Amino acid sequence: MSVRTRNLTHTPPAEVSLQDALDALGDPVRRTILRDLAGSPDWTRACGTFDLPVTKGTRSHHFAVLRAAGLIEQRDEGSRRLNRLRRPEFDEHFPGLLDLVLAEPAAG
Amino acid sequence: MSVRTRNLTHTPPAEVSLQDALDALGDPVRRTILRDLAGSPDWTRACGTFDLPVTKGTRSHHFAVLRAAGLIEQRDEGSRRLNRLRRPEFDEHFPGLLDLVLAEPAAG
DNA sequence: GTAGGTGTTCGACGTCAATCGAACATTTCG
DNA sequence: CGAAATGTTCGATTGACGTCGAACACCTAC
Repeated sequence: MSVRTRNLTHTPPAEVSLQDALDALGDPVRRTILRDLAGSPDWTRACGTFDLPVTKGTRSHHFAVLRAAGLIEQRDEGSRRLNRLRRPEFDEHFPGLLDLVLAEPAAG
Repeated sequence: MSVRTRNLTHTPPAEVSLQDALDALGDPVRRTILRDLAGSPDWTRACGTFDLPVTKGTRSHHFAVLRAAGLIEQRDEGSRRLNRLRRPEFDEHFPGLLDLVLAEPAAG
């Protein structure tokens, strides 16, 4: 039974360490996803709609890391997987951290 | 002429990217140094006075990374090299980030 | 049913950073 | 002077992570 079938995708992590958060935010591709996501309404962006310099497989990996760090939430809609930035939830655990990422100039 | 002789150690970096900051804070040994340093008055802690699970060479490397990220400043005092946490300077560039690290439970 | 679009998983590869140990430089102290 | 203490630097090793490509699963059309 696949992860997708079991629908585990939707379960947010119970606890996220600062180490996990910093690791997740340490990759520029992942920060690009977060900034892009912050500029769109919730549940309007599928994984494939992000302009990223990596292939499908790598892209999927990055979304998994963001999920595990509690930074995003995903929901299946037909054949696509829609995303939502878990901003208030993450801010509660690590106030100010996500703000720094979102304030970072794109492509930088 | 060695770096030490030229005294380049004291020069803080001109500009630090978020990438550099996250990289520097991404290592648990370096966060231990920062927390320990925050608990001591400025210029009272030599590099060797920190309880770290690494050898001399690695320790020196970590201090160099923290220096390059603008997180600490160093000054020679005899044969020892004293440290100071550049808290206000770093907070100005990345407000809230260092606070999260210093609030992190030790050894975690 | 067949085809196309979307996303995941897996193995393999390359690269980068942390680590160690040894050699070296500098200062201090006997 | 010689010896100990403090840090740095360098080469080599190792492990982790980002990446790709192919295979697979699922949904939605036609």
